[in-house]
Amino acid sequence: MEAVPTTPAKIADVAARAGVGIATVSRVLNERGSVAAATRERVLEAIRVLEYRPSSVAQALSLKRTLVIGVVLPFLTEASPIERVRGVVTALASSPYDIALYDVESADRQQRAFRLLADAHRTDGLLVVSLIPPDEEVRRLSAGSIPCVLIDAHHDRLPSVVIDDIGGGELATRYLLDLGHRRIAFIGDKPADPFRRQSSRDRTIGYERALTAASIPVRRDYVREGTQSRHLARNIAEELLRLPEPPSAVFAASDVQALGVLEAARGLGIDVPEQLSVIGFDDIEIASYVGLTTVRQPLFESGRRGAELLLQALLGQPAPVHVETLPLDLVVRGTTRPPR
Amino acid sequence: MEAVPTTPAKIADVAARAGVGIATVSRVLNERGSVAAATRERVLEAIRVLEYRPSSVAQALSLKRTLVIGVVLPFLTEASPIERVRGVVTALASSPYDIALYDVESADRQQRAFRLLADAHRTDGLLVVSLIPPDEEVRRLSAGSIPCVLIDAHHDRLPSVVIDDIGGGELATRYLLDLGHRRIAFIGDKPADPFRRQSSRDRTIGYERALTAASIPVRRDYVREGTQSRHLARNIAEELLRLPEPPSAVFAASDVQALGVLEAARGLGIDVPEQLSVIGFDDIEIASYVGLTTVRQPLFESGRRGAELLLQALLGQPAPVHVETLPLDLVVRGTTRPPR
DNA sequence: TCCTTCATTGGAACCGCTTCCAGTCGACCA
DNA sequence: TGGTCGACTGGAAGCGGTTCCAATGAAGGA
Repeated sequence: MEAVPTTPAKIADVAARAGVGIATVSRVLNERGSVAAATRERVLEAIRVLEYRPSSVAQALSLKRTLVIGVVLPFLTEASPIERVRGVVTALASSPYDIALYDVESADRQQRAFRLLADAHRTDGLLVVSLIPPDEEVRRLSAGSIPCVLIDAHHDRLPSVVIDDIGGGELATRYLLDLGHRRIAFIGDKPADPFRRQSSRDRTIGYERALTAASIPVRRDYVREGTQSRHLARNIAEELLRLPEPPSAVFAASDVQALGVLEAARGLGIDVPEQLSVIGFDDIEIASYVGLTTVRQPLFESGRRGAELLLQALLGQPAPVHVETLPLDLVVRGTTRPPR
Repeated sequence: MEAVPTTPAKIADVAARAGVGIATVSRVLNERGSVAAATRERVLEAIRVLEYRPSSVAQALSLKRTLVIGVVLPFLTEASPIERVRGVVTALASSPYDIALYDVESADRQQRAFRLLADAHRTDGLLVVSLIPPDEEVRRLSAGSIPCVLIDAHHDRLPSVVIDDIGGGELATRYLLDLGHRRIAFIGDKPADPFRRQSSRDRTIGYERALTAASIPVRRDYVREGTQSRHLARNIAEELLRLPEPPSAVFAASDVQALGVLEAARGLGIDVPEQLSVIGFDDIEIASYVGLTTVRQPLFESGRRGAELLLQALLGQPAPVHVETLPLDLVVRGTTRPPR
């Protein structure tokens, strides 16, 4: 029985105990260079006895890499970023990299986060979710040569994994059109900080495009970009449904908002899908539970794929600065049907 | 215009440019010791020009602290751990600490995670969520004197933030009893790895206690500990509802399982709450949407509180090794009522 | 048998920052 | 006016690893 060491063993302790130099211990540790079998054994024994583990901080300083990947994302609150993080976690699970999480709720904190990450060499690579890093920070990143992949965002000089939000907006709207709807309203996010990716905005564009393609004029009073919350979406939906000429279908830029629409309809005694069709976007878990028709985007997959690209870059095969677009699926459930 | 430096500035570069010693730069940086105003200005100017940021890795090595807090948790998949992490993130947002995330899906990976954290000095402190660290790892942690707080778990030698699961089980069951129900079934998790906290098990105990206190025998066929998933819960609920003498109420150990019960009832044409009362546990977001009666536990708060305790310990006021029990609330919504 | 080659090995420099320990020097006190 | 004090300042020693480079010695080739 060895006495419990009061302080954790360092490499010099191991070297001393094994009667070798520290360089040799390091060689054994990293399986680099050649070490005589007998020597190796003695070193391993010393390591075991002393319960030695190399300090990752010291390694990081010496090797100039931290084995940490930073994940910057807004609003851990919401369901979709979480799902993306899950993908990231999964992809990184079998890699040697740890994950450092940076939740930013404001442009201000985003600045701080990027500054931290690009400058302080805390991380070897960066995954940025649904955020558009300022040019200045992109410059810093590439100056520090720390690779960065965007997920659900786009920048000229960075590889990214995205979906086609415009196409998705068209997909949803066209589906409603194909069902025969002509009075189709849209509920989306209100324009947020400029640093946040505006997927909702693009979906609006897709919506308008589909209508235009079908020669249906876009009605101002049918397009409501005012909220992200279910609660507010509900209020907005109520307004829409009380219009002299209410829509027969609503396309919500997110499932969360679509849930608000469903609540509004329920509250007003309007039957879905009999009197009103509702389609969402994202396909979060709740959607399948309530039977919401929606456009499914591969959230988990986006995180996984982004992490993969980053790992590649870290391995020295820098991902080309290109945009990888993930496919969307129309998931038809019970909240849509042809108008009466 | 300065030429863009090919390599990030280090403290020596700043010192050289300002014409001072590195010690002085460090003093300015950390506002420690005394530096003449004029000197300080020159240093700050050099820092600005060179866009210098101290390397946190080097600082960590020198100071023996990393400013990183590790969060170990199982199954990022589930809603409740996420909500807890949100609380942690919030509490740590205004602190200088970063968050490193360790998702463990198996006892094996848990071992690895703890080993990593306790030995490699990657983190200054640890938050463990819904996991029971093995004694061996607890020993390592205290040997390395890195503070650790458990959230939703318990260990003799570590401070922790928990809820009273037994009490919660009683609360839910007693509520159903008070409504007049006598045939009350229970659906819970199947026993998992020993390293995972078994909150479901305790809720079962509470359930049994409440029944016993009301002099109602616990029926074997009414207690089903078999799943965590909604899907399986649905199957189990269907079996229950098809019994010759079906329960008039079901207490599910989690909201997710309660949703499965609701689906089962819907599928069998059994009206909730008219013919069947259902109560869940947790109060996840979806619960309010579907109007599920449930026992609310402060998930977000648990994370926040755990992080606070850890910060205190990090500040040198080690939290006493005690258990902090957070309050539970009965949230009555639309899925419960007296039996016919 | 002498020289070259190569497997092994240890020493020391370096990664970038903090801080102890002296050393300088002008100001103030007796 | 000499001495003491204290504000400033710089050098150098770590922190705990990795790795270049030189040294050692035995084996293989001529």
